[in-house]
Amino acid sequence: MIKVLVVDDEPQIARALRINLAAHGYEVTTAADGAQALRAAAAVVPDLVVLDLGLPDMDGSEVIEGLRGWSKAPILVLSGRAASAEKIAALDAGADDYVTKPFDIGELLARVRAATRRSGPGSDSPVTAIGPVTVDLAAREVRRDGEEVRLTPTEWQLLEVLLRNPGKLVSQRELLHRVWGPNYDRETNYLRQYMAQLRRKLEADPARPVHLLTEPGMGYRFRP
Amino acid sequence: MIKVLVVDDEPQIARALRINLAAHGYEVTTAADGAQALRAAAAVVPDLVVLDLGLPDMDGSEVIEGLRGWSKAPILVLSGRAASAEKIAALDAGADDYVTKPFDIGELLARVRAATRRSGPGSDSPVTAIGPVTVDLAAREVRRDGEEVRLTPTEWQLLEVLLRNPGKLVSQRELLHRVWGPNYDRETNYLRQYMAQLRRKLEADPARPVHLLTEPGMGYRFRP
DNA sequence: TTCGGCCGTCAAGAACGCGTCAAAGGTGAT
DNA sequence: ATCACCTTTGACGCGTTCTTGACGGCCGAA
Repeated sequence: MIKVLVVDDEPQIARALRINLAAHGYEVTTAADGAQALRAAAAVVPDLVVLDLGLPDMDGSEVIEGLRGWSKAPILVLSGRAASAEKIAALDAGADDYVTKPFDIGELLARVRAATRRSGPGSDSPVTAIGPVTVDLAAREVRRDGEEVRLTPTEWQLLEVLLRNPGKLVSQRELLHRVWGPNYDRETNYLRQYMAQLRRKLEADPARPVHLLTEPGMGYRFRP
Repeated sequence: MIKVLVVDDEPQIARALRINLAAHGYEVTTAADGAQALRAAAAVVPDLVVLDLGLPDMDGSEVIEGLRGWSKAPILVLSGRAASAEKIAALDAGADDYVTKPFDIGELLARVRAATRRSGPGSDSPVTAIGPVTVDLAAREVRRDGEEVRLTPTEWQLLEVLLRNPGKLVSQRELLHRVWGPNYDRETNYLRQYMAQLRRKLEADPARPVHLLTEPGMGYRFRP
């Protein structure tokens, strides 16, 4: 979850920002003045800062410089002042964007998206472990004792449905629908065929599966 | 020297921007419409793009998406339209900043500084090694045993998408979308054609690729 | 015990996808 | 206008994958 620090001394604005950001999936922390802001930033290490200039205790540039001393998180400045000199000073102090009040909340969110997009995409892919086998769904990669294992497209789809419902029983009907399409209801022989292939490739002992289990008459289950 | 591409169909504005940017030490290229802009961008590989919306030949979002297909350079949008919807559309299409005309030249320069500041020092050596071949995505340069290898624009785009997802499988659909545009879904023959060309130019044994791999029925993968 | 349903396995032809070659459009440069 | 280069298309052989059918084993029900 992307963490945003909102710094504003006006409670209504801080509250409005918090609600809107939270509604769009951000984790929001708020601070009401510069000192709080710097302390909160050190504590939560935000991915982005929305900073209102005109705080009661510090000058805006001071806050920006305080943050920039150790953080590279984008800083989006809010301000009632529209004068170019103010904007230039804030941007050159280290801010990434400058929005004048009153502002459109949709535009602000778009600017937040633009700012997080740049620094956002860190490459970490979630891997699932199945005994001696690791499955990386994002990279579409399966390794068995370090060796690469190749799966066919149909095998991938079937495995993905099961892995996305860990521990849960998935009915044959649902598996058929999600892999072969809504017109396939009774072709359980397909499932038998491909489950056998998956077990051969993934299970230590394909005849005695430990993770890809059959629930007779119901469906299949992936046990982590 | 930081290279800036200025795209504007109004000669006065383009000229004013060129002069001001050049006076502050930037290397400036200009383009008067969308098609020229994309061609110029492919030729000079700018570090930043200043883009006027409302070009005569293309929609602004198209130009942004055309650039974003292969470039991560910051895009600073200029526009006469102050409506929030316009701003949101441009920012979500991939722009980094949005300034409404008339604008203060000092503020624009500050925003240019802010945009280049983050992408400047942060960009680590983007040289990728593929066996006997080195690829420099930023400089658009490929060397094979020291010899320079020429790639066509389409080959670059395709290679770049793959290299930016090292180890990850990229579906043929995504490749087609990012290289040819969202209307291309089923033209997998394009991929076959260009992957073959890339392998001829980059792989030691094009018939037995080691780094540019095919995942039958799914897509392609770059293995470092 | 016998029977029927369900599952795992095997084996085949059909269908599909990929690499490759060749050639026709397009576009900018000379 | 000609030329060179790049892109777009079409077609073919081949290997892999999918589909389909059949058989035997296991288990619960009659």
